[in-house]
Amino acid sequence: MQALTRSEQDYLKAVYALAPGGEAVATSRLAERLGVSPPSVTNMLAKLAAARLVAHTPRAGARLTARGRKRALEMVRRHRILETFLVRVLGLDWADVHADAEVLEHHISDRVLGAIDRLVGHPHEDPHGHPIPDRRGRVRRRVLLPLAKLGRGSRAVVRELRDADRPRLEHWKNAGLVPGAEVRVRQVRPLDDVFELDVAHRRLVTGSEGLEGVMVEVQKGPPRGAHGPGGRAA
Amino acid sequence: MQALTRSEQDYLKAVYALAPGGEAVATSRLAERLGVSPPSVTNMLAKLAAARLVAHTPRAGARLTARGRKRALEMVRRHRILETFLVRVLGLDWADVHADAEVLEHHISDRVLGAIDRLVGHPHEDPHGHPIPDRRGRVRRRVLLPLAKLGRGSRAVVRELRDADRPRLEHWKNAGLVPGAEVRVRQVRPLDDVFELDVAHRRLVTGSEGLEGVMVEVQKGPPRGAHGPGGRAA
DNA sequence: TCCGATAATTAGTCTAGGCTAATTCGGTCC
DNA sequence: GGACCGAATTAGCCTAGACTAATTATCGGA
Repeated sequence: MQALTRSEQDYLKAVYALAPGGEAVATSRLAERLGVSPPSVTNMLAKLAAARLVAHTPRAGARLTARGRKRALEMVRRHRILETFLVRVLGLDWADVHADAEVLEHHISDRVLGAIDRLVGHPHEDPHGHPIPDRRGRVRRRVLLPLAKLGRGSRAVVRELRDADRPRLEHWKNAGLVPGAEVRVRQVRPLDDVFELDVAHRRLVTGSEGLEGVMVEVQKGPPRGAHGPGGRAA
Repeated sequence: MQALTRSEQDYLKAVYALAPGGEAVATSRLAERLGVSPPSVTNMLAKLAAARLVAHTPRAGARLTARGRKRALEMVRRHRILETFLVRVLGLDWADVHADAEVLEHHISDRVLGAIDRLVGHPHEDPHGHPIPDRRGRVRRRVLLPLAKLGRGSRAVVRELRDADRPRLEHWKNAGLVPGAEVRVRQVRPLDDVFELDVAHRRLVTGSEGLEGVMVEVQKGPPRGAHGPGGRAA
């Protein structure tokens, strides 16, 4: 297991984040996500390809090899364990810990990571609801839908808040949209793009824009199908 | 407060470590301590001098400015708080945590450091007994002597184990030489370089070499003076 | 006073990982 | 089929912080 630089780790993580299923990712998308120029990406992809961590077909994008995927999942694991620790042990706000975890994930030794993992009880989910890969890189797969895709009458449980900026996470938290919260869709007005929800027994009215990134698990036996905007009848 | 790179922080720390009292430090000593070549040191000192963190008189060594000293003490504080955390919260072995703290001290945000400091109860000493500077950079000064300097009959309390390699710390720990332990000098045979000590009521026989770096606070009313190798009479 | 040993500095390279400017490729549209 | 457009790559540069080799300053002793 060859040591990777911080940049290399960041690139692998980015490829994984943009294509968790192993699809090819375009140079420009990586550049955008990492905040670097496209030539820098091409350059680093060449390096990672030489190390057999990605397969890079010029002008057709890059995809992770099995080894690259393993390393990427390792970083995801580190990140999520650290976030859990920062929230549960240090008492930091979960809307706030991303940046710290982002730095620390590259610099914590396996020994310290192991001790932290033990301390927080080997969690399977981080504070935003994201699953934590195990040491072998296996991720529990879940069937999640964007909350905005639910139809009227659906019941669901919030499972993940996909990384977003701090104010948005803060907003969701205030609205009660936290992992584990129960949600019921009261009304959907597609033309107005307005959703009326009950979140933990409180009424929330919002546009679909405000729900972007809230992923839910649909509860069995909703009155209507979970897909599509749904009709008007109860 | 201008951000410093990791290397800059390391150089400042090294200057402080080699001259806590503010004396000038030779290029070669810094090179040796940091494991870099002397030209690298000259180079970095020029940079730090430009930032007014050290005063560098060519061929006469470098000394910290007030600002440089403040930054150095900040790193010392970070390091020691982290070591305390790694031992007390994560349960790692105190002979073992130096390297981890050495890396993390550069990458932990003030927010996380503050939370860790709170969690461990704002300690004044790290696990090796070193005093932890407060936020304003003040260090509690103590009067410490090397254990090997004590005369026969002296009583003292172990206060610090100055950074050494892991096996040596491990050895001291096994011998009971830990911060807070009481020591009584039973016999000193300067010609043989042999010390016989009672450490926490257990007998320890060792050469002065094996005591290098063990710093103690002498207890009031020892039968003989604490300085010098001492005579042969009780 | 001058000489030599030793420490320090200067000069010039190297690597990682960025950047901009210029070029090339591949797909789309006429 | 050819021209064009945008994305990607190549070419060339920059900075931090290392390095080695060459040069210079300083200090102690004869």
